[in-house]
Amino acid sequence: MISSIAELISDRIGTMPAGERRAAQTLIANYPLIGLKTVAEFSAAAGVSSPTILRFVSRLGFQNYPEFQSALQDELAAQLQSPASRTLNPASPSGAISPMLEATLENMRETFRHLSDRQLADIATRLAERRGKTFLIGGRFTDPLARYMAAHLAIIQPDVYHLAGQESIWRDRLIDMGKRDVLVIFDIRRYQDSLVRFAETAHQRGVQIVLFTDQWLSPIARFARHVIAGRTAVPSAWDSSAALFVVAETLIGAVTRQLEADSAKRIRDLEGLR
Amino acid sequence: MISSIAELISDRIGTMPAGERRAAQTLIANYPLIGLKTVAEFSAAAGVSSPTILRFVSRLGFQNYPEFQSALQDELAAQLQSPASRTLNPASPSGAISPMLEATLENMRETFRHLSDRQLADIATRLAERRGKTFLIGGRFTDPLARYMAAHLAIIQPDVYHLAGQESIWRDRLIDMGKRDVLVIFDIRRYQDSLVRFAETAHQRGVQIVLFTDQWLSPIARFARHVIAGRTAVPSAWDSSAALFVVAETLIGAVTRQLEADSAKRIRDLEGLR
DNA sequence: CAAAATACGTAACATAAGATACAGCGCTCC
DNA sequence: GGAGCGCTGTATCTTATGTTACGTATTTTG
Repeated sequence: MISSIAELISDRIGTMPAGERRAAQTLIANYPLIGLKTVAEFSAAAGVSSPTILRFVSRLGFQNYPEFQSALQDELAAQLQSPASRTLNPASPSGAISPMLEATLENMRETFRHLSDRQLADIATRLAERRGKTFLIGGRFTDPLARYMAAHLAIIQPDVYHLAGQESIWRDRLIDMGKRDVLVIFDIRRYQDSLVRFAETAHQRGVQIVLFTDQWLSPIARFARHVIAGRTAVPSAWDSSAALFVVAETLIGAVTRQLEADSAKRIRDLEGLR
Repeated sequence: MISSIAELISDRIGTMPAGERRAAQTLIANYPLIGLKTVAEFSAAAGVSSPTILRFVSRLGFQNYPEFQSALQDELAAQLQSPASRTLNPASPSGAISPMLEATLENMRETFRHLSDRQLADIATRLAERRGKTFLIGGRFTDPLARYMAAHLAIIQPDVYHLAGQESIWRDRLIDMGKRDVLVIFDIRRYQDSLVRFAETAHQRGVQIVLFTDQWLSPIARFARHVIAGRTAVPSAWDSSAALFVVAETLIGAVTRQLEADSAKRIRDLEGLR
């Protein structure tokens, strides 16, 4: 069974004429990046002419050069996204640790790899500067994350509201939202229409939206000021929100730190109320 | 110092207009492959027009799109050749974020090290065997975890209830609970008296308790049939529930697998109801 | 050794990709 | 509330990329 283009090549390289073989060798040697460049560059690197490259590609079974490039890109995408290719990583202790945990840990690393300190700091600052109100809402499975975040933020600053209950209830809250306010939305597949509509209206009212979503980006990303794309794929029937959860905790921590002085006093006051 | 295009983007994303920011977010979420595709594909994925993509690229300092693509390819080439460089964003130790992530990951490993597959399997089996009802409840910060778990379990089996609202409300629900039922409680420091009392009464009625708590063990552990102790310490003002969250997800997955046949049908039926 | 077949490169072509000009729109700031 | 600025998309243009046709070179075979 042939699963990668590299295998396909080594399978057929024996039957190729000299020029195409040079093309094949060049591609294998710089796999797969040479194949993503133009035909002219590829041919120059291999020391053959452009048509030879095209004949080579065609011999591999591709209709045209772009199709060949797409295949390479898909392969690369799979490699970059799945931790499978990194199982060589000696840090992962063998044994009966569930693949679920491994995938989750990898999701978190991957999520944070695509997330700069700067970006998180910007969002934290936005949440910490107390110009307006902060609203949080989530989808079917992610609403608990919104609640979790709201539960913490509400302690360190005023005017934090979790939007819960029926759609009509939180839709009506739009009336209270304006330019100075921030709306934090959690939305992963399958994206909920009601949330998208809600986000759109809020956006029109000038509300700044912070979106927690998966790597495929909820349509709400269109309206969002900040987008956090977390990895959700795990070997389970369900998607995992764990990576987003950790990002949320990280943000909570960052906001708390920024509000250090204020929040310390506020927390003391709250304690006093008990 | 800026070493990668991803960093360059997160550095300037703050100064970008909305459309270009969407381009940036899309690229980061699918880094770097979207950038290797054509302008048209990139723009479609980001939901903006081609010129916006080109302006975005130009703002990053590239003369034209091919030059931008070459830079991405060079970066990718370097990454593919030395897997070592694929470690975490090397520029992050400065921020207070990386330690947070590291601690969280370590918490999870540690949590699972003290958790045998057998134990998880037992709990999953208990939750899967449909003899009685399943109730879930949590404390101030952990109730969202209870909700999260309830949201999933309720889909794959009947008689799953999250206990919410005022104490008096869920206290009254005790009347419905008996030997055949399971109560899942989330309780970490500072342990809530109300929850402890609730657990005690439930225990007296013969309810089997599954407790999610921290490494210091909530007093509820006295009454619990199964105890899951997660690590919660992170360099932050707050404790982290992330490890417990991951255990919860793992359990959800395990229960779903055990109910495979039943739940598949049930999920299909639910889809039909939409 | 000769003749045919195959392979390869040059050069012309067509097409699809990136770049640009411009107009409409929304936003911000007086 | 109005004027100005800046951002965005449509439509057009230009470039360069992939493709193909064809002639020459090379190898193979009878």
